[in-house]
Amino acid sequence: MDFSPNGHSNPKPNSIFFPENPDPMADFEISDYLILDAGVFEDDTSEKGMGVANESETSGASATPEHSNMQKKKNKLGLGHRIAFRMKSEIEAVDDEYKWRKYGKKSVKNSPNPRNYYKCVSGGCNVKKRIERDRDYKSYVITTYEGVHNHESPYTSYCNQMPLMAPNACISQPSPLSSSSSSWNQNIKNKLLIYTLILSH
DNA sequence: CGCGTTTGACCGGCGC
DNA sequence: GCGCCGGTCAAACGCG
Repeated sequence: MDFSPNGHSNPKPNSIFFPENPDPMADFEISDYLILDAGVFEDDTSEKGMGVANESETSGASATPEHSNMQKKKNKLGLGHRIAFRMKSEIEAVDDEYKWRKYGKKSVKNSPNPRNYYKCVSGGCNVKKRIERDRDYKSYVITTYEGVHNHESPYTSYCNQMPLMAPNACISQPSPLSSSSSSWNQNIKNKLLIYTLILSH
């Protein structure tokens, strides 16, 4: 990972690159998000429409040959979508209403912080997420989702049951399904759900 | 006892 | 071909 202020060259081609510094004064923020790979499910011959939308894009985050190879692999595995974002958080396992099972933990090179691997436990859903603490900004947590859920989260299905309320509007309401109800946690959860919706549409 | 986590082993890809 | 590295597996472990 290179989040350095002048890190316009991305030395680790397969790493995630967030173009801006986080604001150290913010209580929390999901400062950047990147859709690293999205929706490329064609066969291996199409390689152009690769490096996809990045809302906060100013530089970097380009598709590299490594990304292409990775994408091929992911396509074979049915994992076409990858989204990463960084948020300021004391805890690493932020509740996003999905149920995850931890299946691995690895220390990664050039980072003092371990990386945690999670799988969605819902049957047939092979979405994965990686969580690691930012090497340079230790109060920030980097979450990478890979794949698209083949089911709704308990929260969004709850929202969809409300006839007069659009899901996005529902998300701004406190979740009735979660016992942890601090506004801080709720705020993060809302952002995660919004990004999950962006990803799945 | 069941379920989720931990952790070392293992595997495949990639660069040299 | 070899070693490094990231990702995954699975047995052991711990907790409710």
